[in-house]
Amino acid sequence: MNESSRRVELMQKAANLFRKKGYAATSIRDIAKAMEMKSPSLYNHIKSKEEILQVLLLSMAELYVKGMDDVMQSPLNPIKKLERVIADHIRITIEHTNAVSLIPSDWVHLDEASRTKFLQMRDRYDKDFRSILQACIEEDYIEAVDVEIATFSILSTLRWLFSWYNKNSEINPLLLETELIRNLIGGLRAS
Amino acid sequence: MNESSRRVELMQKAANLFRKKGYAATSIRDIAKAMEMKSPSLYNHIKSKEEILQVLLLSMAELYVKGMDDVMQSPLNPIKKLERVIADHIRITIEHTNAVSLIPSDWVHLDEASRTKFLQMRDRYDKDFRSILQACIEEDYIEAVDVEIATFSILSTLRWLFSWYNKNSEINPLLLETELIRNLIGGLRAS
DNA sequence: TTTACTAACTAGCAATCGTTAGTTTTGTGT
DNA sequence: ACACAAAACTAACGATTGCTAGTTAGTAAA
Repeated sequence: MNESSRRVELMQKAANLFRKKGYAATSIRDIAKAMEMKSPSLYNHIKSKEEILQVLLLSMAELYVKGMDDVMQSPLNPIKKLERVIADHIRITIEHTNAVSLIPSDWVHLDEASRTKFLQMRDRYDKDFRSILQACIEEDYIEAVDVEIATFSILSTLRWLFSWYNKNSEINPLLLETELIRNLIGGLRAS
Repeated sequence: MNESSRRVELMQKAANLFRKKGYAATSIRDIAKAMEMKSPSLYNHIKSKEEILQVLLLSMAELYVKGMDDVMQSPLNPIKKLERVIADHIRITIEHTNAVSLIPSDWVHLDEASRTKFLQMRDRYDKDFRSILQACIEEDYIEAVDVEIATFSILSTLRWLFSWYNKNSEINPLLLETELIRNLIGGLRAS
């Protein structure tokens, strides 16, 4: 795999621009300007504009799936698994905010093959998440809620995190983690 | 305000395309094809491509803010206000799924003036939401959580709803509402 | 019947798009 | 000092972009 430092820099700069303007509205010339070079020079490092998006989105998807695999294979009880998945999500978002921000919308711009690959990983992640939640219910850790709706609800919060993180980036990641786990699992209502 | 039926149809068709491909990647010619006309004819109904996005986004923002204003002026206790805001959010998402789906990402393509207007309404909505949550805490309806994080958490779920709704559109909106209110406010953990 | 208006059309422009071809510069190991 | 490869450059192509100009058919009021 070609991962020269200049190429990595290009990917990061592109991710930053894609985040601010969207993939389609960001031109090759915009990226070149950020790299302080002329646009044709980019093609010494990449093979197409879409390849940038592929690398960014698929590497993030692999990161999530990899983390989920580790959790699934661990001997933790389901509620601990849930907490670890949430913690992983927060960590990845903080470490790769720009690339993560592309996940919700810009996968539509992938070509057929990459889009399929991406969506398969996403589906697999969702499926694993539901199964953890299901196990939590069966072992009486949480109430017998609708698993579909609860999964959607939690994953929405986690997937939206990027949009909120930079505005409040002075926040302590650990506080964010404990507070989110409490809200998402424990709820808000006073007991 | 010019709201001829053909113009309304154009707005709906455009919203549908913007949702599927994103605003920047949808061309005027794409919209014309969906309307079964040639692209210059569109300009008998609109003044620019961006005007379409303005109308879609600002009308949605006004809908949300209007609903929030009604709730804020009502004599309900804060927990009931919270429930009504959630219910309103779900209803608007179901009734205007395509336009709502543009809110998270495509506001960046508005020009300076519209973007400011849009973001002001969004900020105002968020501020009202936080104040309701704050009142819930002060009147001991919910635990003393971090209001910022809890607001973000709930609004994320509500704002992501559109992406999930069409996949599961056979679901009973009322079930969705009660289940979401329970998850978001009450939490999942068994008591 | 004339007049005015709406909403469609054809033709095409200037700008920008992603990308390629061919060339020169730069840096590195011998 | 020299050879070679990596990485930059200039020039430009064909396609597509949002949009304008000018025209025409249909409709309704005067």
